[in-house]
Amino acid sequence: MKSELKNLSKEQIYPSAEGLLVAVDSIIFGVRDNQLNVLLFEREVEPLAGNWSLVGSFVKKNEDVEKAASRILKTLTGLENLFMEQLYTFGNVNRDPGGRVLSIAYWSLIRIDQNNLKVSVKNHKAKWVPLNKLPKLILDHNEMVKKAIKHLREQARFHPVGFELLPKEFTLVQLKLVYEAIFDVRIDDRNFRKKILNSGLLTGLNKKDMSTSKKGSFLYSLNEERYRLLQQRGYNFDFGF
Amino acid sequence: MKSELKNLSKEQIYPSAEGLLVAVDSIIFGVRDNQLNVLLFEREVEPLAGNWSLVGSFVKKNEDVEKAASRILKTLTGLENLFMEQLYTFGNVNRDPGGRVLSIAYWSLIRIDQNNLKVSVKNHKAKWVPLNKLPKLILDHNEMVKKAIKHLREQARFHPVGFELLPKEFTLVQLKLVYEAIFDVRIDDRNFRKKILNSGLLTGLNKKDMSTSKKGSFLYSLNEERYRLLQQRGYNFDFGF
DNA sequence: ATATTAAACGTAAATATAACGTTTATTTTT
DNA sequence: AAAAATAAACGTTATATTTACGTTTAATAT
Repeated sequence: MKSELKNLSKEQIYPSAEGLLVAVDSIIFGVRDNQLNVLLFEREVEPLAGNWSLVGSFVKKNEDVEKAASRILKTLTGLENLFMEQLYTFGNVNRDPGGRVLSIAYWSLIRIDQNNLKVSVKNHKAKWVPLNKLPKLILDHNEMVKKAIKHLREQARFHPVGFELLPKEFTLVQLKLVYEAIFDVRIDDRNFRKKILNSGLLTGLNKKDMSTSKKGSFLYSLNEERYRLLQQRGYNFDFGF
Repeated sequence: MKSELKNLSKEQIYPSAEGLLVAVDSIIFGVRDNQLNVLLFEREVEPLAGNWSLVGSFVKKNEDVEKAASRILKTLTGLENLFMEQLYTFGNVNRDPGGRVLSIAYWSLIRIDQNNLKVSVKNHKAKWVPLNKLPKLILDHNEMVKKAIKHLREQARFHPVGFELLPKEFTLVQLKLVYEAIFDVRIDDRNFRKKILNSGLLTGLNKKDMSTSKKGSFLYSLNEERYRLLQQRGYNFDFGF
């Protein structure tokens, strides 16, 4: 049956349907200077060239939507297998004055450090911006970021996504800073430790990171199996706020 | 600027973009016979006429996506202000053999009772189906339902959405049956009571529903303000399972 | 009166959370 | 070599929540 249908144009099969333009946009989060940041770009194409925006692209006719979102991320960061999830589809008629364009927004978590942003990023005008210093973005992109933040916070509250913002090896101090950045609160050191160590998510590595103190602080890695379980089952990451 | 752009065709403004067909589909949940049910329809149009599916419709060129989803619900049930949220956009190239069609799925909660499904439903071939008796649906609709169930369970676990499946006045017994239906578990009666009454969500009405027992069971209504607060803040609706 | 039964009420142990104080390992300073 | 400094690690106690059960009550039916 599929092959039978393939030879018909869509207009014949769905005569009442009208084609719309479909884009994907990416909200990319990272933690820098103990603050949650978003990756922004200076738009290169008209209309609205020169303004700040999220990264995005049109979805090609023969391209899965998810693939389009991955393509953007890959092009931008050079990395694959980043944490990326669909956020929401923005579909108001007037959201883009340039035409009827839907945007399927995706959100990603990435650790800002080392050389993980490819040269291509440096060729674009890109910058990390802390949440409290977001400029006016084009179209409804501010709304997208707002929704993404809300979603990130909900996710991070009951699922172990916070770890996606850290390197493979990390200290409890770093982990706490990530959670403080996500929720924008101060967390009690001793309660944080207790709860995280109880979660079974960490594997102690019996070595120390000496870069931030005289005493040094123990390094841990994430127990992947436990991570998947808690991602699935849920776990409470409230820390007394 | 907007008026300037309005006179250009979208091809001039976004020359690289290709129009795709966009549909919305609705996963509508209700509780019947203490079981979570989904509302299914016999598809009337080709291709695949005669098969069971979710309700859906194409998004019109001058119609907000959310409006399209509301339109479907309204047409179907005659009710407005139902609980409805966007679930996920299904965007694989080959999800519909009839053409490149994206589908933006929405999920709804409705209480099955009285005459709340309009005549229009009765004219369509529609039926409520318990989750464990879902037939094969068209396209990727089974996947949509699966995702919606997962999402409903996550939502119901930390937000007070369960109440959307009940009438304005309800008993603790009914409420418990709703939660048992959603999570497909048995909940301890006494612990359920304690936790729900502690949540501040209920207003006692000092009258009884006598239809299910000699003793009768007290009726309650939902404290709307508290509902909104907990919808926002989150509240734990785990009941020891 | 007595039995019946769904609904309502109660308690105690175990676990988790919240709010604090103290000690340790290392480097820097004297 | 001892003392000071300090980030990191460890510990305690009160309160609240969760879990797992047992008991009583309000109405109808016998």
